Amino acid sequence: MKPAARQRRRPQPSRLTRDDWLDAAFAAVVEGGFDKVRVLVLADKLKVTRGSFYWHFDEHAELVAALLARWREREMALRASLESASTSDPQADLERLLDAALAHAGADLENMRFELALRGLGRRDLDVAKMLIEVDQQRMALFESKFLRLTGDPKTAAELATLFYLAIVGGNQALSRPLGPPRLKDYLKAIITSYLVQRHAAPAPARRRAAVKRSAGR
Amino acid sequence: MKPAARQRRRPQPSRLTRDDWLDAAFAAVVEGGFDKVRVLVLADKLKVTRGSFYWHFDEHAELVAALLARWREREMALRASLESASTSDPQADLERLLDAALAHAGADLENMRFELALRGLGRRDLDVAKMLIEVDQQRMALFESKFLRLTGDPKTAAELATLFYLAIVGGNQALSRPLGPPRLKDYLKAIITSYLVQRHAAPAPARRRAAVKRSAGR
DNA sequence: GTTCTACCGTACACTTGTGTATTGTGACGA
DNA sequence: TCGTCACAATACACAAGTGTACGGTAGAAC
Repeated sequence: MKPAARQRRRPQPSRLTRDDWLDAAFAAVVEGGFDKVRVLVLADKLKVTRGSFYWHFDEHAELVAALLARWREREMALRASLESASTSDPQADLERLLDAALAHAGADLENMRFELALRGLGRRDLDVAKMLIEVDQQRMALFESKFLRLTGDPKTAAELATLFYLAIVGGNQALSRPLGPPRLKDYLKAIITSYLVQRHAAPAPARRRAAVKRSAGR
Repeated sequence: MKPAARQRRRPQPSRLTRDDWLDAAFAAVVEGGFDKVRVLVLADKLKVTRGSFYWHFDEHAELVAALLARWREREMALRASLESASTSDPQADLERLLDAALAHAGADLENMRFELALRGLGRRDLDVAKMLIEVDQQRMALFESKFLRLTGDPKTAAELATLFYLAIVGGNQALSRPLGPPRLKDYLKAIITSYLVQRHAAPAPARRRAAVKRSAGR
């Protein structure tokens, strides 16, 4: 019934792999949510019949589960790479994080839409909800650590991290274009500087901006 | 085919009205999103057959359209009531607005989940997207006006209004419970006060809190 | 007390979707 | 060249959903 661990003679063109189905499912989620992941429809787009699908997967649910697992792995890898990237300049670090979180074009847009669909699913599926809570907490912890280095005060750091992270989530959500990422990013940066300038007497190093390279992915 | 404007002999119990169907559809959206609004399922819950539905509505799409229209009207009414409620104390006004926006229990929770589902729909339906953009802009304008009275500076007001409104949207979204409304509200208030205290020398009136009555509805 | 009518039930035709069982088939290895 | 194996097509059974046409009924109105 299943491939079983055997010597893989790599799939030639026109033959599909498990990942091809996952990609198709991903695309379906991006444009219509998880309810639009239908085996029949995916098969049409892939120009095959459902016979192919039921070779690679036992059932529809397995496809969704695999899709979630793949997202989770990628998410953890991304987080690891963001965590390890830490320079001596706290504010530059934070801005890098914002840049990564507020990407809004290309493949990042797809990832964003996928995540939104995922949150939608999380409202009906307890396991998905748990996964999202975990991810949210990890991300916020990252923000919090950056803010802690900036402000020194744990309480303020927690407040700002929450505020900013949730604003980003909300910005993606309402990206319907009242104030999506482009302006939101400037707003956030402006608030950080003005907030911090006042809090510590330490004046912000006049307009650091050139050095911020758009870190890849998300 | 349609009721036609005639003398309405009000519906007796056990006979359904158009609004009953809308209520059922609303409930379905709340717990499963718009994709779960199925005539058959609603009929089951209402203990009638689909014959009833096709009396009150021409087709499935009309149900959804009517549901959207009803939400829009209620939303506009709510906004009007919030706009007219303006006291002499700007900070109290703002806190009232936050209270209203961050409600998180009872009927408000249903409204929140409905709105989230609506945003999901807005990603596939252009008309819905437009409606949401409009609503978001109106709400943010409200926030902006409050912040303007507080800070005096239009630029800062725009920044803060955006940040706070999006954080609220994000808070609803991620309410999966990392940091939902209860703590978020305190965070927002704390940030407002600390931010404003620094900006103007004007010290915040020591802990105003009792006077903030939980304004009804959302 | 009959009639009207607003509302509901019933039955049919059609579509889209899942899942299973079985049969093809083309590329590679022996 | 012949079989094997990985993958795909076909065909069937079933479920759930939409619309439509029409028949049934209880209560208000006359």
